Amino acid sequence: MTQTDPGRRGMREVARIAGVTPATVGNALNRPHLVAPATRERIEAAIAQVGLVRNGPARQLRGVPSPVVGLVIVDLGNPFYAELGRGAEDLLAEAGCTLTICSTDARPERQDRALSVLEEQAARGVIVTPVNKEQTRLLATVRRGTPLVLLDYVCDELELCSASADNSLGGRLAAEHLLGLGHRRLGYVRDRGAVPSVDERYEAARQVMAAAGLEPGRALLDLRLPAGAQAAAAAEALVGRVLARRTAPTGLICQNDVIALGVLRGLARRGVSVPDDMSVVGYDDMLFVDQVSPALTTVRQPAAELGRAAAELLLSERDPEHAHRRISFKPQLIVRGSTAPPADLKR
Amino acid sequence: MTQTDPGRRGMREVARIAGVTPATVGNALNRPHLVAPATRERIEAAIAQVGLVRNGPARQLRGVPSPVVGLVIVDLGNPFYAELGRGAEDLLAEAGCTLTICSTDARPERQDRALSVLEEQAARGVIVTPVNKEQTRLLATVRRGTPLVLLDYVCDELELCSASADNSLGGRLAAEHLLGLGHRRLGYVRDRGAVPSVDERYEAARQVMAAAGLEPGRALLDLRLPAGAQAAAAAEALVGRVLARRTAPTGLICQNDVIALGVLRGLARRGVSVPDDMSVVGYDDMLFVDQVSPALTTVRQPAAELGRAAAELLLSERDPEHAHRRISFKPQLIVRGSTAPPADLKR
DNA sequence: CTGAAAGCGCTAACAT
DNA sequence: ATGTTAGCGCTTTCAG
Repeated sequence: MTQTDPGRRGMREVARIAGVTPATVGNALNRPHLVAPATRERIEAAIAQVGLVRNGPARQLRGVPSPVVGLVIVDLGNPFYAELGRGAEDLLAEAGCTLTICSTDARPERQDRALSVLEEQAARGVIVTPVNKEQTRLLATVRRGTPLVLLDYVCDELELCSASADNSLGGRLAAEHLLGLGHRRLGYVRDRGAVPSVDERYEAARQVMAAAGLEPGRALLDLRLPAGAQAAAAAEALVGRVLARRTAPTGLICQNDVIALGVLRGLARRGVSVPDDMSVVGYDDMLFVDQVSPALTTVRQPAAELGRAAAELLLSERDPEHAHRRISFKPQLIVRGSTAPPADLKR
Repeated sequence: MTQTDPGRRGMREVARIAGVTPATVGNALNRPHLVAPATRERIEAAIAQVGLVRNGPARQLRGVPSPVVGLVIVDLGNPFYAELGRGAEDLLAEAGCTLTICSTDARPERQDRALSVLEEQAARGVIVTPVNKEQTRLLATVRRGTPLVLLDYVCDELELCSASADNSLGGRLAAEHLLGLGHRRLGYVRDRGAVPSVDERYEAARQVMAAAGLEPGRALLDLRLPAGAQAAAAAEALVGRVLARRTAPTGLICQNDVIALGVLRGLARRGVSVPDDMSVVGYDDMLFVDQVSPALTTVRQPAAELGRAAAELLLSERDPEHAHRRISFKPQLIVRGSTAPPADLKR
């Protein structure tokens, strides 16, 4: 590999070496059939010699679609999202695309910022877990021509592709499980924010309690984590306040496994035995939650599949005869050791 | 917000509405002091009305640096890397940059592909955990003008910035710990690949054994996971083969926590009690490994800090008086329940 | 089959 | 203080 002057490694330079014009190099690259075999060989040699790196921005300016796909999620640090991202990345890589990941921490400003940067980059599209039900910002992005796939949020009014696991069902599964075990006083532990998917789970759980003839306000405490804190640590701390109540719940349903593990830790630290004195249900079934002690009962969502599905939908948006689709997975209750009938029933 | 014709939302359109030329809009945006307050106001109004989205590719073509920073790692699905990515993302977001993540699975082709795409995107720089000690590809990237920060790999010959936690020390800590407990026959469980950081840990462990007067080839089995498999599942399966040996090791040191948890699972499935019949040491101290049963003894690396440090180094490359720096963290042995003296010593 | 030429949207001299 | 102008590197008609 010849050492070449850094700075002159474009098609122009290749053309000079091959003794043709840049236009012909462009043809050799983009429509090889238009170029005579002999010329093509010379050009290919020159390309190898120079170590040609095509200038993406210039190409995009000419209308070639950008390879970047945005993934706007709540928190890359949450293993569930990481695995989801990995699934998306795998599928995108096959299409020569790359994943730009933006964590919002459920903050609208951060979501807006991420969408703006992605739009300015002329991203090929974005996959978004919206921070709330506010649609104008998302629609603005779509209107301006950036394809958008919803992740974990389905909205009938929104004419968009979406990939999700049924959150209402998931919330119901968790609540019915504890209700079936005999629990009558539960708590729902979640972040301060209003991510739609979590709201749906909570609402579904509420409805389960109501349908069982319980007063949801009392039978399902809405336990909110302080804003802007590390979720797991905040959950661990929250446990203290929950236990201090005159009538503490006997079961806690958590927004996700990260929070559930924080809750488990908080309970362990305070000597509360799980599941004997408190049942805990997570959400996601992220990696290794079956190996903690006690093993976490949780609602499984297929992380990698969700990512792949979303990526596939996004890519299909380029298809001329694209019609918006909604891919929905069924979450699944995985019963493990962190749930059991409440103590008073066992006496 | 006025609905505007999609497709005409550039500076040209803003200029038309504000009654100026595109150049003035450019000035208002990039050098506001050059524009009369009144004009500026009109322009700002027009910008808001149109919902201006600047064309990134066009700007980059003119020399404005791209906001995209590449992070080339082994596997986004590994919570350690996910947390590291989150750290990098946080720091980059403050500088208006975005993170494009590429998983290599320790495969050279995938690393090369990722670097090529990132270079073509004219990325502002890349942070790379190299898949092996081969330097030519990395150097080619640097030579062509893309700043590169090494992650988790320090190489004296490479004149580059790097952020890492001392892998030799980490490997030593793990081996000395088990040696100190009385183990004399160990196994090192790692992927088939040759990621430099892991090699360093392994070599350091080997040296510890040798320094203790043991024959490294026998005292530290090199246990390789089959290529291309899910690490945790492969590790789980590997356990069977390890136990089948006529003289099985009494302790296993693992390349990372994901593998260690797979090993723990494999041991549990086969009724081998940890730490009584087998000690297990992980690496990374990823989220929640203190809550598995038994709690995992591991070598802690500060994931988020590593990511932040690497991102900071990358950003500093733009600085005209930039000098390459090497940031090194000290890994730390965290002793928990998965290690103990070997059974024969306890009798 | 190859070349000449236009222009994507923007920035930054330079001119007015 | 604003406008005019010349490209950045590439793709793509359209001529030859």
